[in-house]
Amino acid sequence: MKIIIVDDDILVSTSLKTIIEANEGFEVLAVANSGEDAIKLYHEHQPDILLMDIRMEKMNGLQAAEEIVKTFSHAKVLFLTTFADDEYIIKALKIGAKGYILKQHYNCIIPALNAVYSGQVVFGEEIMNKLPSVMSNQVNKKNYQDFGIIDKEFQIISFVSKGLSNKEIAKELYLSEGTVRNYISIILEKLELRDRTQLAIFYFNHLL
Amino acid sequence: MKIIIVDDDILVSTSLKTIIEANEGFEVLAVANSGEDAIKLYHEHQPDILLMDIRMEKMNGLQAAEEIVKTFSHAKVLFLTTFADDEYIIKALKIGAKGYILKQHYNCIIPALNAVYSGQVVFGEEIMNKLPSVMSNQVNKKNYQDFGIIDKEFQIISFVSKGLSNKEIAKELYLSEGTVRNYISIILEKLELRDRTQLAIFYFNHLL
DNA sequence: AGATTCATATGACAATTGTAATATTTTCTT
DNA sequence: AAGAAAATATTACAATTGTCATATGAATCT
Repeated sequence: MKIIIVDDDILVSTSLKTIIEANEGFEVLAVANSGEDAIKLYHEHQPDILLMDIRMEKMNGLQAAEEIVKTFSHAKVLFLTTFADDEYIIKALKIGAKGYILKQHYNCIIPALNAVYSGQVVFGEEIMNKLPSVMSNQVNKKNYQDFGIIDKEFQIISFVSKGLSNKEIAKELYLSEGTVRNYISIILEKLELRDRTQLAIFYFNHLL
Repeated sequence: MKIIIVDDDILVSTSLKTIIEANEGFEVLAVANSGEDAIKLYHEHQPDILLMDIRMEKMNGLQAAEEIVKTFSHAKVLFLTTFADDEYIIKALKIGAKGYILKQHYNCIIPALNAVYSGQVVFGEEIMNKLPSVMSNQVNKKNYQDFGIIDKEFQIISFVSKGLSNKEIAKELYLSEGTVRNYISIILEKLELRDRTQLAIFYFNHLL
């Protein structure tokens, strides 16, 4: 199994290399210490698995992975990181990462690599536990900004998506009911929707 | 690593046993051929991992797992099944299964067992690909049945939750608009909601 | 100061929605 | 076939919603 390790902390990447190469059948083709490096080395070596940290200076692991997957759609990226950060998890899932595990469980690395190599997708247990809440709570504001939704509008959207009526939203935001209506009217137009129900649905579909 | 295998097809379970025991460090403590059996054997042996089929006569794997997890909350259940059935996946996730992989990839079993043993959660790639759609489309009907929602009503709920107007739903279901309105009125009362937007929200919150 | 933009508001209107009471039709039961 | 239960429909009404055109006041710019 040919692996490339990416981590901007040389201490980490070398000890990873040691751990991995202590096992039969594992070969570390290269060690990168930045996202850019990772991309370059991936093109050169085309490893079976890319074992990558997320938080790195300049280009982070997620960006690098995204770039790589664009070219090599079958690339297997296993993220190895310190924090189970919601945003990272979401992004990793979106990119189609084959795994997301925490560094602290170093004894998990070999089994995870094996599992990924054999075509599975692996999550650390902490990550798995977070998945449901991540999926249902995290809102990606960027989706809205893309449609030209401004902050106030977004606020209103989130009230609509909690099931409040115009009157209730107005009270909540110290606006007149008419103003709220106007806002919603504009939001609907921007999002090309017809009514508040579709708006709430849109909201829920853009979770994650 | 101590394992119990559960499959009502003896051919499958014995060949699994052979495959697993061919590897160093794996021990198959027992083989069950039904859900009830699995529960009994789990209590007796308390294995590290329960490798279980889902579809079985009488008590299926999911029910058995649920029962077992109730008593042994740390139980590690790895489902090994033929189909990536949406409902099964959801249920497995809910129970807190540590993995869900497909039988056809028999070479994945050992890596998966290792990964689960080391505390990770493993999904076959097909399963992983299905996750997003499963999460956002599959509804657990039981939640609705609890509220006394009948099939027709449920149908309407799902249309509302797609953003259709009463008129559109009526056309879709070959009913009059008034009838649809009546249905919704009753649904709202049953669910103690106020309007279709809250209904859609309810729907999305009861996904999974 | 004058012009412009922005946030908020108003009023009038039509469409949609939710409710309730009652009717009609279909299906099931025996 | 008669009666009960269900599914579907109708009507009328009130409330909410979405749209639009326009107004007001405050903040910003030059």
